[in-house]
Amino acid sequence: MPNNQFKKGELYSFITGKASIAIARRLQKKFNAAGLNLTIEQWSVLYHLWKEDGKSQQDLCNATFRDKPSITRLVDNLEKLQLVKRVASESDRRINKIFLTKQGLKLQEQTMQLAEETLNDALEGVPPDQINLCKAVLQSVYDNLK
Amino acid sequence: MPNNQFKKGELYSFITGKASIAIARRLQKKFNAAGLNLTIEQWSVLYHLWKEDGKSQQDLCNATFRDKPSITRLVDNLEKLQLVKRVASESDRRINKIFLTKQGLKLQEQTMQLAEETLNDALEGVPPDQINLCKAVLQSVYDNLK
DNA sequence: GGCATATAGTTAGTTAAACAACTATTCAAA
DNA sequence: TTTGAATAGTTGTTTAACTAACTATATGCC
Repeated sequence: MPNNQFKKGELYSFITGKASIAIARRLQKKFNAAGLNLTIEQWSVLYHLWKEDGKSQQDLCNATFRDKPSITRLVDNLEKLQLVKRVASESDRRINKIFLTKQGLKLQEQTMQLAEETLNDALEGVPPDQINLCKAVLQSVYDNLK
Repeated sequence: MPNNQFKKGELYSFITGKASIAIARRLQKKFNAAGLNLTIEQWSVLYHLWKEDGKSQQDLCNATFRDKPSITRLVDNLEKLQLVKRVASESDRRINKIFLTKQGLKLQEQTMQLAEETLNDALEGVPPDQINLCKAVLQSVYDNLK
């Protein structure tokens, strides 16, 4: 791939991901406005537990694209908020399985609604086929680098 | 715009921006491998000063999409590394203008080369027209939310 | 069984982001 | 001209990311 594909002035926004930062900020604002005491990072962990409860911390590392210390601390804080609970695995005592509490389960509907609203705000006026192509490009980038 | 445009399972990667995180991590690794003691965030400030030296901290906030305390601290750290220097404006004493040092100027060529390499890694196999469309979509997202 | 290695998770230290509260300077309007 | 609002920047606090070093458990090979 030729080096001259990018004008220098275009490098910045691709690397810094301004679009995804803007989406995350908007969602955080909606959480705050709704009186939810929850960070986007905490929400991203809950998101994967709503899909499948009882994931290990390592599973959550893979799912959220974070390293182990990050997940340790996110789970610490989610436990403090009483949204999840660590349970040591019976079969392999190295593993913590993370389970949602009732309060953790209760947040799903409201926060997913706010997340969908946020994406609808973000993608207003963008044709669906362009959205799909953009997602495919971003997936290729991820696959190329991971 | 209809709410059902997204399957729930697709929300996550759009919000978390895994692609741009992967790009930033790859670039950071290249910096480290080259023995450069520089974070991506610090580099992003230098990037805008290479385009136009002497920007104010507020200019850098706008350019880098960061808030004022973030820029204060990034400039603090860049000053410690002796890559930039704060100079109080003559005409408006509230304003700090930020100027590159010789060492700061010297980093441009090498780091921009590494940034281009990173983007070439990231976009390998993605046709240019798809890249352009993807960039346009991300710009729309940014414009919709900012 | 015992030892090396791999895996799961934690802790410590530095950098950065978001928010609120703050100081200092400028500007504009009464 | 003084007072009140706006602007530029700083500081304090909490949360999070990354790296490195660490503990504990499991696995596999002799």
